[in-house]
Amino acid sequence: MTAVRRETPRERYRTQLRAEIKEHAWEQIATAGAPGLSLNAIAKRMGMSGPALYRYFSSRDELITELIRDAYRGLADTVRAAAAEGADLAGLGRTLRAWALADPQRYFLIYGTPIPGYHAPDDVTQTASQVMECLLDAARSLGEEAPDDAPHDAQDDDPVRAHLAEHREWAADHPADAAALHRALLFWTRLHGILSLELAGHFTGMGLDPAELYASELRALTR
Amino acid sequence: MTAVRRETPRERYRTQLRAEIKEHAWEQIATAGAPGLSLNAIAKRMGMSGPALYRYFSSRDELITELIRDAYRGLADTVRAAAAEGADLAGLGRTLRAWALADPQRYFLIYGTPIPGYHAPDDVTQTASQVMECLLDAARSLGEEAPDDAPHDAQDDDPVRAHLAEHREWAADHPADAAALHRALLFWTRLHGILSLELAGHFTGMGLDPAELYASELRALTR
DNA sequence: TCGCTTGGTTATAACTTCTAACAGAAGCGC
DNA sequence: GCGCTTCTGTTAGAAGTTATAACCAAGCGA
Repeated sequence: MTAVRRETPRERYRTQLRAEIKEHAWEQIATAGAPGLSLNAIAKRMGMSGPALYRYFSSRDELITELIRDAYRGLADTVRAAAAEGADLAGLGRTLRAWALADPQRYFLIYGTPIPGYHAPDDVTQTASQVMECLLDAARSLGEEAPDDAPHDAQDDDPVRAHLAEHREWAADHPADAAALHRALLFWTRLHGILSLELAGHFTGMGLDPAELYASELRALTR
Repeated sequence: MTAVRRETPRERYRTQLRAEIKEHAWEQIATAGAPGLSLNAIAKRMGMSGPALYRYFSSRDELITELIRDAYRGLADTVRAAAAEGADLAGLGRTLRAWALADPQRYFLIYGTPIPGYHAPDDVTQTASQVMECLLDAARSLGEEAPDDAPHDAQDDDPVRAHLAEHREWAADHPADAAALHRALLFWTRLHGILSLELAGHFTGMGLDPAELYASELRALTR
């Protein structure tokens, strides 16, 4: 293996301060959203003057990109952890909701309004595909358990099944059949639909409990 | 009726210029998103100096609020127009998608990442409920046509039905049963799920066609 | 024609991101 | 231990932004 070069004090300090900056950034984002994030404000709160932060992040965009990266990684980690502890697709759904509710703006950093010019770096799309892999695993094992007698939510003869069978680049070489692909995809889009509307407050004032709707969709998806 | 006071030239000019400002604002939003909207830039493009715009919009927030209002109204108008021309729930789904694809940032102005502090004024929530009313109408007439022999996508015995039957404030006094309420709600959340992911570019690179998935969900919803 | 209202202007304050130039401290090689 | 280099912080400043204040001119009504 490569020599375990001891981390120099400077490197330690550097990574520690970067982490501290990100901590403050998350606070700001949680209270004012991503566009309200100000490097100057962070610097002042940390007791140092503006431009000092540029020693640690070359630009505001780089900081935000790093936060997006962390958000993706955090999501992938929690989903993977839940799967490792034996959670099935329903469990992953509950895990996802809990993660989203814990910090809505963090969720929106991933799935919210995109900045027209911005393109996510390769590694985050890679992390995103790791999440999808967990979903595919869960969807596949669910399909095996409930053979075929239970009435599926999505029709087996739906034309989209054929489309998915021929367009499965996103599933890489995952050994899931078209039905599992379909299920994982619907899991993603349907739950995101409810979650994003709930987190954006579109259910407030309607008088219904989004948790009920979410649980209902989850039941339909794991039937 | 109240006397039809002839619009003074000044008023004409004022409303015309407000409209022109909004035109430029929409252009900016389409290319740089809502946070990239700059009053100064608009003013310069219109050949006048910055603070002049403050005669027409008291703040940047007021301009954005007005744009949100217009977006809601536009959506409500197109949905209502489609319904008036006899579109069923499936037709409304296609109309919604076309409207969203025509200007993604306009869609996100309504359904995208919320600004933590911001609260929409009453009239826009009212406009939003008008859209929901169209959906409820369509869901209800669909439920009448296909009585009960067709297998519903969502189970009739789902606990959420009971919840909806008891929490129907959002449906006001609309004469739709719990099944129709459920259907309209799923229409909203499921289609929004696909749409927002598609508009944010989360399907790019996956190799599948979101239109296929959208159509499939729409079939399931109108079955 | 007089005068008020309205629409534009410039100047300015208080922010923002970000660069440049500089000062001091920390660490490394000798 | 000494000196050099690198790194980390500083202040100054450029170019933006929103927004207010003060002022001027033109339009419109009485």
